[in-house]
Parts: sequence; structure tokens; C-alpha cells
Amino acid sequence: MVNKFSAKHFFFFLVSYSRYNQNLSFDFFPQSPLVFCKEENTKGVLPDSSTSTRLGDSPNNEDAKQKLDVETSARNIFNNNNAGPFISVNQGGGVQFIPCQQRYDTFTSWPGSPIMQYAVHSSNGTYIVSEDKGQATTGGMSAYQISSPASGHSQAMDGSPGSLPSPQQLTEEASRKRELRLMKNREAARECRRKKKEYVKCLENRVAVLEKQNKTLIEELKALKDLYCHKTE
DNA sequence: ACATCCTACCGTCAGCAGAC
DNA sequence: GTCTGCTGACGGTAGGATGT
Repeated sequence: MVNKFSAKHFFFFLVSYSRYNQNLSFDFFPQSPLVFCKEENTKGVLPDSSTSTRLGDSPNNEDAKQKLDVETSARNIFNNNNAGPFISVNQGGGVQFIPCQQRYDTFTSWPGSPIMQYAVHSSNGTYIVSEDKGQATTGGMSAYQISSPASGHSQAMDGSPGSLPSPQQLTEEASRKRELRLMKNREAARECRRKKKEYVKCLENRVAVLEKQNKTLIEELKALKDLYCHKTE
């Protein structure tokens, strides 16, 4: 399978394999101008998209909340506007643009398929991205080649371990680190919001108590004033 | 029924502060 | 200097309420 495309600066080339045995863990490249998605080896855990209760609407239903959380995460990942055009490459090599709104739904129609994504940005030529199925590894990264028809240069991207980390390994490592950071920040933001909400609630309660106290004191003052007035008369 | 607005919630980014 | 966690700002989605 060979796909040709043109773009403006060759920026980087990344191949990533999303691994999610129990959790959603996609590698994606928000800065990349093109994100390709390849469907195969279906297997997965994505929840039923028919669940449409908003997260937090059913505070007593932890299962629903958790399920929805995963669903929302998946949706947000696939609908992330920074992710650039989302393109599906089908078995026949055809390329199809997936509108932002449909990414999540499209994904759910491939029940849990590990997603192969490659991001390419080329400067002034057409680059060819090809998959070498013969060198594909099992349970991990497949072997890919990228070549420029102008230079004829071709670089293997097989991800094999060497004495020095390959550019691909470096980018993978960077991608992994980024994902980890994002995940931690996501959790931190969630916790931060929870604490803030708690704090605001606390303040509101205090306001209610103080208002009540104030009202009582005003009434007390009024009663004392009345009493004083009666005495002086 | 559909459009629009509002509210709640989310993930990401950027900037800051503290720890190492 | 780098790393890490926290948090405000921002932009996005979904669901409910309301108007037409």
C-alpha cells in the first residue's frame, strides 16, 4: 500500500501504535498537520456510544460515570481540533477525510482497533509513505518506509533496537513523555476543579451561615431597641 | 421540530512556585 | 537549571431550558 500526498515543510515523520489493553492510550500528534489513521486488527474496549448521559449528571452511578469518562476522553482525543485533518486509509489504499464531528463515531465503528497513525509535513514535494508488511513486527510497531520521489532517498523506519536510539525511537520516547505529562495534567486539572468546587461550596455555606447570623443579630438589636424605648417612655 | 442560549464539564496550554 | 504540580484561561462538547 502506498499513499502519496503533498504538503509544505517536511517537519517530522512519526509512526505510532496505540496500545490500550485495558485503558485508552492513544499516541497522537496535536501539532502535526496531517494525521493518518489505519484500521486493522480490531480489538477493543471503547464503550457503547449510545450512553448519552452527561458526566456528573448521575452522581450515584459510578459505573455510568466511569464509562462516560472513558467515552468522553476518547471523543475529546479524536475531536481535538489541534490534531489537524484526520484521514482514514482503507484497505485498498483509498484516503478519506473524517470530519471533526465524526471522528469519535467513526472510531467506535471500528471496535477497538489499534490505530496506526503517521504524521507527515513535507515542504515542497510529494512524499510517499509506504508500509512494508514483510517486516512488520508482531504486537508492536510495523515497519514503514518514507521516501521522497525527488531525492529517491528512502529511510527505513522499522523501530529495531540498536546501539543508539533511532530518530523514531527518540520521537516515540518524546511522544510517550508527552502523553504521560498530558495524562498527569489531566488528572491534576480534574483534582484542581474538584477542590475549587469544594471550596466554593464551603464559601457558599459560610455565606449562608453568616447571613442567618446577621439576620438574628439584627432582630435581636431591634428587640433590645424596642425594650429600651419602652423603658424610657 | 428546530434554533439558540445557558450550564456543567472536559482536556490542553501556559505560567508560576517550590523541590531537587 | 530542570522537573513537577497547581491553576487560570481558553476552546470544545453535551444536555437541558426556552423561544419560535
